[in-house]
Amino acid sequence: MTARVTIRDVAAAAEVSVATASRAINGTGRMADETRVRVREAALSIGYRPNMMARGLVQKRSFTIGLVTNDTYGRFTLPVAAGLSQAMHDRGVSVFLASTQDNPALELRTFEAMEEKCVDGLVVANRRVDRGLTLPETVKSIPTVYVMSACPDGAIGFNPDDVGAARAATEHLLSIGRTRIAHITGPKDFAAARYREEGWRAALAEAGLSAPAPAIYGTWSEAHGWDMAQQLLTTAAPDKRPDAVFCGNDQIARGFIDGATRLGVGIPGDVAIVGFDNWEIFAAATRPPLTTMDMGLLDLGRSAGLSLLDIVDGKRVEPGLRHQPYRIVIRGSCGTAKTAGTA
Amino acid sequence: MTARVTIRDVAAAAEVSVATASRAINGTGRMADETRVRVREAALSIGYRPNMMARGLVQKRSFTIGLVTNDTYGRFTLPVAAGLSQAMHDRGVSVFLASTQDNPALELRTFEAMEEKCVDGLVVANRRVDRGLTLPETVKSIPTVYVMSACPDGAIGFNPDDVGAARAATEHLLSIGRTRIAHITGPKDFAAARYREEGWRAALAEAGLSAPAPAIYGTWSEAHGWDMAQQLLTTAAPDKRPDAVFCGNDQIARGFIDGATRLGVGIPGDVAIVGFDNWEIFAAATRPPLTTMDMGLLDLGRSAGLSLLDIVDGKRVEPGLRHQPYRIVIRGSCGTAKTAGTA
DNA sequence: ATCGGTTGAGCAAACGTTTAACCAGATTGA
DNA sequence: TCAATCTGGTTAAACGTTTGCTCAACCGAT
Repeated sequence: MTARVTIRDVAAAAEVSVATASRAINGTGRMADETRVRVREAALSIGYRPNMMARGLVQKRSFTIGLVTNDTYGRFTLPVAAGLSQAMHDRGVSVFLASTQDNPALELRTFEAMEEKCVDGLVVANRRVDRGLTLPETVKSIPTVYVMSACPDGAIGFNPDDVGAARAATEHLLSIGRTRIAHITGPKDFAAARYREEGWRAALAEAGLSAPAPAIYGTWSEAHGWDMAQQLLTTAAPDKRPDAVFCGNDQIARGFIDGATRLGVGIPGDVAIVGFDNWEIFAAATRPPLTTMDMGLLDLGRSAGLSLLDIVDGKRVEPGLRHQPYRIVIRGSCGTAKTAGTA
Repeated sequence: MTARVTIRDVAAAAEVSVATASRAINGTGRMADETRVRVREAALSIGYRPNMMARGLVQKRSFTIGLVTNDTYGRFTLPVAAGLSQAMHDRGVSVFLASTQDNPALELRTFEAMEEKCVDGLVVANRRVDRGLTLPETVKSIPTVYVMSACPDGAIGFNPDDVGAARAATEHLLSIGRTRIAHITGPKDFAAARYREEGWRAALAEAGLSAPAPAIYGTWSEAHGWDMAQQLLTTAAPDKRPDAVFCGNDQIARGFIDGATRLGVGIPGDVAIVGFDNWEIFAAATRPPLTTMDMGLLDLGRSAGLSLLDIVDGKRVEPGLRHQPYRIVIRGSCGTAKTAGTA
């Protein structure tokens, strides 16, 4: 544990004052080129690394942001975090990770800790667009953006484009000639589920079709998909059965495919399937592989981070909710083998 | 963006010197009880929150650690990160998250950034126990622990107990009367796969049995499990076929179960299955639900963090590799409905 | 010769804490 | 009674930076 090398050491090695050393390293101030390179070489050769705490103290910037989520590092926060920390790293900013685990006391303490650590900004992420964490009054002054979360009035938020993606999914099914397109999805109290239904209906209406049946709400599980396969594919008269299903997530899609396969129904021959989420491990393992909607969560995290930095830098950022462009990922469950398109 | 309230403000409000204010708040030094409460109440009422950067500067502690991983926030790092940050939060320590994405340049820059941010310690996490990140010479002085990673000589590491868990899995199958226990697992160049084979062999040997066939290496995928179901359950003479399979991970197990079911083989009636990883979303969705080994990754992260703090505090911590206790999670794929046991 | 401007660099004051050293007054022990 | 000890606090230095201000030296133009 040898003593840390400070800017004093650099100054001594280069035979200049600390002020000059600081300016040389940061590229600020006026100074002879010769001096600048001499200082920089000295710094390099003695392995100088600036102490961000000291710098932060005087600059009132910590080059640090906090990601606080109440998704216990789940499937959604994950790609968001990856995109965020990637973009931040490129800008020399580090990311604190904190999960509040839906515990209000923990939540409060987390925000306080972030304030104490002097984060420059906060990304608040959730797993549902219709719920949100509320910042305690005391930390209201920290620049904040919201991701996959309810977005308070006047705040800045980044959410997936559920409506658009659902519409595109349905349009894809229409484009391959399907006309009786059912929709199986999660619980109705999820806004995401309602938005996806909206997109599905809009696409059908635009095509002059009506929904073959109301959207089928349930749980976000394979079991739900499986059960609905039994129901949709056995009860109605064969020519009334759907020839395509847009599923609210990939698990439901997988359950449906497994159930349909068990019943001897051909996928995509008899019924074409589009999923939602592009959860690779699921989508790639179904038989056939699942065509599904990718919500661009990685880019969502990235954009949120970049906007946050803009705010921190004092640039004006328009308040309001942004919707992330989605992407359809074509695999085998709709029969076509086109490559991916973008919205 | 109103000016931050500092300890000076607290001191002024309580009519004491900043030194006394500091001591009152931190509970150090001698002082009249009356004074202490007066200061604390003042701090509370004006919403004082200490500036950790300033504190860190003088104490040479940042109350911050770094988690650097080359698993892009995958399935393994995830629970480790959760356990770690949970334990750290309880101790008032924040966690920087950084992924190096198997990019050496990024890796170097990440370690440098950690040093600049003055982290008190580093948790280096990987997704394979046989590979590791190597710290650049320059940051060698930061206390470090390794998780799910190769562990350099003299360092401190925390890995799952692959051998023990595999043995326990096999013993469970033996305990329910199975004798022809096959093992389907991932690529042989994964140390984890080799350790699990070792545990499987050890359990069989202890029971006086021999393996019905060599361990079947392949990929960590459902497809591999599916394919091996076709192979194991159709080729050999029926009474030579396995009556149980210990799978190297839950995906393989799921693929096997699906494949076996397709062939009309009963699970667990004809063949009992134990998986590995306890990846809930998979294990709970198979039919029947999967009995599997939980490697205790959450606790792994927690223990690693606590040990790291011990080192930071100057306590002596024995170098070497620790193995995390595992846990068998009983679901339906072995037929019994006992509750979980611990090793 | 003197003056205004530029160039290159140093001095010292911050930033918000902690903490070693010090000190006045009260209490104690012999 | 007097020195020693304890009590409850204060003063000031330090941590490693950045940065506003000052200043000497030099230059070309009056």
